[in-house]
Amino acid sequence: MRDEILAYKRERILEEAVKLFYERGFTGTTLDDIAAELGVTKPFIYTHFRGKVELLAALCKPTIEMSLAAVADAAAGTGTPTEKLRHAIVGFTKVVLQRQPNIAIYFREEKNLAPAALAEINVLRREFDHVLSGLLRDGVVAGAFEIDDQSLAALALGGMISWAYTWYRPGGRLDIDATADRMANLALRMAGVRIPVPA
Amino acid sequence: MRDEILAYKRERILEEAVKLFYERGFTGTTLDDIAAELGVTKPFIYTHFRGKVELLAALCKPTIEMSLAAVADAAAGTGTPTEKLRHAIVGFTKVVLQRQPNIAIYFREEKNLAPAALAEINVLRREFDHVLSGLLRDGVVAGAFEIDDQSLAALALGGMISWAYTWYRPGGRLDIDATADRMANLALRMAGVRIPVPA
DNA sequence: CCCGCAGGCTACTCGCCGGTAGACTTTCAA
DNA sequence: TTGAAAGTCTACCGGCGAGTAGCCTGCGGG
Repeated sequence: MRDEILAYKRERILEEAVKLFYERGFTGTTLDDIAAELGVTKPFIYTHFRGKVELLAALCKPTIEMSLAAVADAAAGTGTPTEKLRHAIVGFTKVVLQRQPNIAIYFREEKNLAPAALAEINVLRREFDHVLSGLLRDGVVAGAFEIDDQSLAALALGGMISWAYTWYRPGGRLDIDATADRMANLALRMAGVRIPVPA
Repeated sequence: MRDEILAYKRERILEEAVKLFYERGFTGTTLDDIAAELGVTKPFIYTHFRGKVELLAALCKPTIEMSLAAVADAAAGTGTPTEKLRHAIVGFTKVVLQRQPNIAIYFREEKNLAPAALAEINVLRREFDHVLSGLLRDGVVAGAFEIDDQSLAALALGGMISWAYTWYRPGGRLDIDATADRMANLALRMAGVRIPVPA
């Protein structure tokens, strides 16, 4: 009970911080702004976080972990390389779109992270690229894909999806599931798998 | 002569600003830092730029203009849709890689631009997406491409290339021309054009 | 009923940095 | 040789915002 309330307060702070950092940028947002939005005052935030940069790290890291988990789960699962790649892209796209503000903040404000936090996240990102290009390589070896440079293709795929943080808006033309599905089609085609255009 | 020297000084300020903004971020860089790097003092910068945000706009806008020009030139040129798309992607990729720090700064520091400058750049970006998806649509109409959602494909292509600002490093495995060429192959494949894998 | 304490607030400090006023120096023209 | 103007520097201001010290209040236990 005690802990749940504590966790809830923490969550609320993070929520509001995400909203404001996303809209105004990290340096464009003051702790007083966040506190005001919550109806409290600045020292309240300090009872839950060491400071502004820790807040930033707490917003970014779990989201990057979710991105890695999405592709790692797909790669570790069963199925043909084509199925695995589709799962990986669909899962990753969903993370990006569901946590779009967090992703946007991370890419924009990376430079403001504490060196230690940045290093931890960089490990996750390298692992992400590694898993994704490994997945492509397996598909090539199995004869399912046709890619001459799997590393570059992994970066291209990662970029094509990550980029969605710049243009996706909830309530837009396509919802999250539809976007993820179409992104997966584009990805499979880029990997050299023939996908018939839906009638 | 007078003007050339003036333009040169301006250029040098911009050069150093790009370097520092890229490494430390916009708010993480002071005008004193830039001046020190140039071996001058802060007021010197004010004889060439109105202030820090104008410096930022001067770094970003021409680069976005170059990106638009690359795809617009390709679209306006002659050739089959496939050739046009290849030219567009090769040209755009080269701009991104040659002006990588500027692109990185723009995407990271967009929020720090003056509203007027941001609006001008947004016009260019909309035009960019419009030209690119038009190019894809023409290819579909001509039967050269096979894409069911040209708008989404244009965003995916734009992202896949733009993203290179996050991973490209001069002197890495692939040089600019090689990267641009391979990106174009991936793009054409995504557009549904069959490209044989080089032997 | 009173005590103690936890959780939050009021009210500060302090360093940083964008921007500026005005002095100084160098150059060139008359 | 001198006057003026262009170009740059020294020295400052003022605001802003992260972080903190210490007070206040309401609630649960004795």
